[in-house]
Amino acid sequence: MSELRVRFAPSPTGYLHVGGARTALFNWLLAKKQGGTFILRIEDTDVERSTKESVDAILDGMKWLGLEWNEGPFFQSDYFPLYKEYVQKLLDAGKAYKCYCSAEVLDAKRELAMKEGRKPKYDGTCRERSDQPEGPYVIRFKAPRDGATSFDDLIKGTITFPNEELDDLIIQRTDGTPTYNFCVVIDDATMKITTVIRGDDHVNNTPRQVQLYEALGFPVPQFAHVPMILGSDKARLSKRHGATSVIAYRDMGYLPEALMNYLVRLGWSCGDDEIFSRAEMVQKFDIGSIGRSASVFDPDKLNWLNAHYIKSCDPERLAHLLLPHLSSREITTLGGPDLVAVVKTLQERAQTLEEMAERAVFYYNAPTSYDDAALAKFDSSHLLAVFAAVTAKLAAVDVPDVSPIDALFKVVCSENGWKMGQVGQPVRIALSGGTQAPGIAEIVVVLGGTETIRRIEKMQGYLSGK
RNA sequence: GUCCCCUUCGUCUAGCCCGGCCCAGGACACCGCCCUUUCACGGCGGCGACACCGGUUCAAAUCCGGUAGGGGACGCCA
Repeated sequence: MSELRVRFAPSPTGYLHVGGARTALFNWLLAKKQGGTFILRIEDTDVERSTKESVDAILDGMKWLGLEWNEGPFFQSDYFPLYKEYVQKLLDAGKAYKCYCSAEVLDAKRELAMKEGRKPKYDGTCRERSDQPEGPYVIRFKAPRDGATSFDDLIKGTITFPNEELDDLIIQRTDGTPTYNFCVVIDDATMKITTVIRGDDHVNNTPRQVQLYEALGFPVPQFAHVPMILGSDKARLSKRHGATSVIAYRDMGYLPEALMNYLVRLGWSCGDDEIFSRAEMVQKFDIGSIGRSASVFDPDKLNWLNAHYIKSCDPERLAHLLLPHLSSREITTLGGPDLVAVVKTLQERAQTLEEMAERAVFYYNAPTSYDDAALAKFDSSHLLAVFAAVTAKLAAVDVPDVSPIDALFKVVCSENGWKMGQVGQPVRIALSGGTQAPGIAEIVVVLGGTETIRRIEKMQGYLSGK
């Protein structure tokens, strides 16, 4: 184990979204690569908005992706006494003070500042006051007013903020609970986090946190701020761009390794490589190769990766993963063709498990209607002749394998002077109802001789009834 | 508005630190051709970008300055 300690610290106010998942992934990758420790911490200091459901949803998402953590989950709500202790330390050291300004007054001042084009920040009304009036108060950190605070970001380089831009932030609310910026510092310090990898939207918080580390006498960790993920319109990714929840991608039929691969390549690269197994991404990951700019989430590329992983997936596992997508269509595989065999015929032609399930339906439910437009390309005497010839041949053989069936169709063609298209397509429609399906011999083998003949006969009946 | 960050094909990106190998490479998407009993897969090819303006230099995507555009933050949310 190396000294490296990283953490993923989501707030449980919703599910695990792709942005969070990518941040978690980068943390996990670095820990794995360096043999460090990956800690999961739930930031639930906002008791109002935090829910148990969200905690579970986040944990589910991480488990599905295989982002296993070494320590935690820790809940900030369990550490309120600890935070209090440090607030008191700051108070005792004269590095924090009580502020009696009401939220209303503060809001009004903020609004006014905005309107006048000034940066809205606390004006320091209570900073030097010595009286101790009755009434509610918050506790503010007494931030340095001159100079500048800077840090070396592993991704963005040195970032410097003039201290006059930073105001005295509230570290404890009126109700006595600590605030986020304070808790993170205490937690990251006490958990001995060495590298903080988090979203870009936190860079503005970082200088305040650095000041807090220094005031508390803690070593300042390294920071790495990863750029945001945007929607196709370049606005921050949100629900209106489509699914953002990791679990939603599972439900839409994406493989976890596909999402992982997509996410790792979003904002990070290793030469021209596109496909990364877990082991490869761990081995090749390098925090310095994370790009500095935001990236747009591209569902098309995710689809491509998913198709790739479906193609190379073990059919047994795929069949297992496909089950829920089948049952949501009220399809039972009992008494029908072997699902693994079905999956093998569909692997090359599906981008998601949902799509695969849709394409698998006909194997279990014989078509109840046919693609008449496709049928209309042949006249019915031809169709009837084809079906008669095919069933005659089929009835006489076993259907053990694809190649004899292919041969059988070739014989039917040559004996009657037909082209493959004139035979295959009608049979395909009879068996699947439509024109988009696996190879005809594959279908016949999976369905079996008896069922194949039954379906062709059904089609013959349909034709003569017209 | 103020501060911080960012800017290579439609998208993800390589190259940038250590200028010439880059009239910029790969991938997704798109288009075409081939394969083919359908749909796909696959193969081959095409389209397509250094935000802009100045400067430094024999030479700039790469260095410097400015401009524009985009994003983020500005909460007793995290």
